[in-house]
Amino acid sequence: MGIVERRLRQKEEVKTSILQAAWQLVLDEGWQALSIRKIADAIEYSVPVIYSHFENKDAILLEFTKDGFRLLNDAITSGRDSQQEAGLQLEAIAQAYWNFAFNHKEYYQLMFGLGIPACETVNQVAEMKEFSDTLIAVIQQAINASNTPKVDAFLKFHTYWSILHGLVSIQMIDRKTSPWSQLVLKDAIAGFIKALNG
Amino acid sequence: MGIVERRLRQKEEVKTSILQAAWQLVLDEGWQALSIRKIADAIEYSVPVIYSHFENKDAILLEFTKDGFRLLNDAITSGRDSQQEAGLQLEAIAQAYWNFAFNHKEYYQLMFGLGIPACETVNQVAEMKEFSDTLIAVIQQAINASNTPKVDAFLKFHTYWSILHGLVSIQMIDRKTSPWSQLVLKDAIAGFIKALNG
DNA sequence: ATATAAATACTAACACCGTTAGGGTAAAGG
DNA sequence: CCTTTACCCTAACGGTGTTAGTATTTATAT
Repeated sequence: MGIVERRLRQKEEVKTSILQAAWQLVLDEGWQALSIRKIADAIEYSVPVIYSHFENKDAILLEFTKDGFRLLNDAITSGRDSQQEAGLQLEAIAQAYWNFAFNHKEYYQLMFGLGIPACETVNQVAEMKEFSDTLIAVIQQAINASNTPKVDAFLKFHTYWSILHGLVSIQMIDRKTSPWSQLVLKDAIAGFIKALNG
Repeated sequence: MGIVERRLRQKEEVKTSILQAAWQLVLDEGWQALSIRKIADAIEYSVPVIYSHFENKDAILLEFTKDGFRLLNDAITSGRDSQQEAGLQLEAIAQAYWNFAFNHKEYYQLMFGLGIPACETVNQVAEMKEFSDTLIAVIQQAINASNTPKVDAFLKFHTYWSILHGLVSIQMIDRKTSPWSQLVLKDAIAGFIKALNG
């Protein structure tokens, strides 16, 4: 009897419909305007149904945060694979990171807004760890390729990521994507690579 | 007759008591937990009184944002004046910026959180413009002192600030101030100055 | 001194929000 | 056919920002 299977399947359908409706609302009105009641309205169920699929609102946002990291991870690995030399890879990744942030502002703001909901530290999100691991590996290669005193890849990762995140978030605060942005990006990354090569 | 003067003075007293009570609440419970009703409770007035002094809640937060920029401006000018050479000034300013961010987290999060409330762009806040002007001037000096092809100070300001802001905000997302922070700060600023000097 | 005008502060409401307790209904199992 | 279980809904609690309308106090003018 596939009754319980059907029920599980239907339950799963409702869960994905919650996520779909919620994300549509985020796209339409921004994630600050997302509310449980609006989601319930959209899926034509009552409010408590949502709480039988997610512990609370933060749990829903956490799903989107993970989705965001998966997209970002895809973007930076694509950027990496578009180049052979480690230095060029770092440039391509920087560009991919920047493009992701501005093509998916909602994701980026959720991921790096005011701390990830329901998590003590960002590193508790597996998708986040994958992100840093990927970058550290590329930076390690770049360090190995350089003929300078070896430095710590983790330190340099933090520097690299800080530059990228700073650029993006300041640009987002300003609300307008000025023509400066691209220049600043290239300038900052060039400086980083120059420092990496001694 | 000093009656209207007394009234104006009393009105001003209420206004400052609103701001004081609000800021105490921010310090105690974080600025996300700030509410008009709590302020009204603290100053022992009814809710609508607050709306006769501020157009809305965002207007109150905007006051704190300005206060924050004033403090930050003081901090970085102090940092600048503690050194003679422009490169050393940039290092001191970076340290001052970092100290400000972590000694006044509430201010920093308000200033650079999710965009300044009730403002189209940050640059509309005069205190913010003073901040960038100060930094641009120091960077211009550093460029003039260097014996390399001249670059645009505004571009370099954005790079410098992005690095600082990225460092600080990633560290804040992580919630824990790791021992890495100081190293990353010094590393990133050293890289910036190196790039500035060619 | 008293009536009028104005400034002030209040209560109460509106329209939301996240979250949950409790009851009714429909579906499954015996 | 009845019982039990799983599901879902209504309604509420306690909170939010904001405002309309009213009462009260204060100052002015008669």
